[in-house]
Amino acid sequence: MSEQTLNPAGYHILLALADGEAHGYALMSTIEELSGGTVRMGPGTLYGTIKRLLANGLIEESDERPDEELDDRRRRYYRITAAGRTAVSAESVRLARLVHAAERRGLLPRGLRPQLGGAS
Amino acid sequence: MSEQTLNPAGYHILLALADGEAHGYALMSTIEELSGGTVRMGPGTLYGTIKRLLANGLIEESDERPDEELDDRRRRYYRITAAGRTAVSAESVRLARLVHAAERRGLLPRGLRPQLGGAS
DNA sequence: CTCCGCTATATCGGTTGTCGATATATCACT
DNA sequence: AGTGATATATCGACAACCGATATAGCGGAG
Repeated sequence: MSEQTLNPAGYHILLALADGEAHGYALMSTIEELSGGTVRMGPGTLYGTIKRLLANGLIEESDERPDEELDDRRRRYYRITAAGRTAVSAESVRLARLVHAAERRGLLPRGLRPQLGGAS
Repeated sequence: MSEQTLNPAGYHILLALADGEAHGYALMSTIEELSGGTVRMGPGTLYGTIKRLLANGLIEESDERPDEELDDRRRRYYRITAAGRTAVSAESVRLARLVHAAERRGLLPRGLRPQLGGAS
């Protein structure tokens, strides 16, 4: 809806990558945890969105490998770019505005301001 | 991405209707204000989504008319249902979780907790 | 009282996004 | 050597979104 390059799927991926590098498959479970289990992203959405994010310069592939022996050469690691950080930040502000509007309308349960649920 | 019946467009509409009844055309500008001007929903998305929300029982058409003389008979007024309130509440919680995750990652500017911008 | 622009609802194709299924390797373990 | 989980990738089907367009009622200007 008049968003340029950041879809819901892309937002989840960037949010997960803002923590640090990760490979694609790991993002699926990370995103599921991020959302408390309510959001599940299948491989079709995942890899298609990764391709788009790469093309738009919001993420980039990383050459660094975790360790010689713990490595899995199938994996492809990705890191968020400066442009990606800008985009996910702007989208976060937009969502925060919506959540605030929801709060004003009494749509959020009480115990949601101090901590969000997950014992992070 | 594993959401059942609430798309971004539907969420915006339900959020706007949580305040009270409104007719379709008014929702376009309300949503634009809600988002600080960043989100613009065209008529195609608006009326298509309204139809879907009606079919899913998340909103319903209202018979009440604002006033005999201030009326515009073209308008169709809608109100949120109990099911709609449940749905928009659940989606708000999900978004709040994401925003919280973004906040922890330092993706939100500082002045975002006290007030959000709109002089409501 | 007629014309005109704005409001208001609605539908139509085209484009994009999302999904599950499937394919193909590689890995760890036995 | 075999098996199941991990990991990446692509495909076609389907849903969502969008701008353009159509139609009609509205209020004010001339």
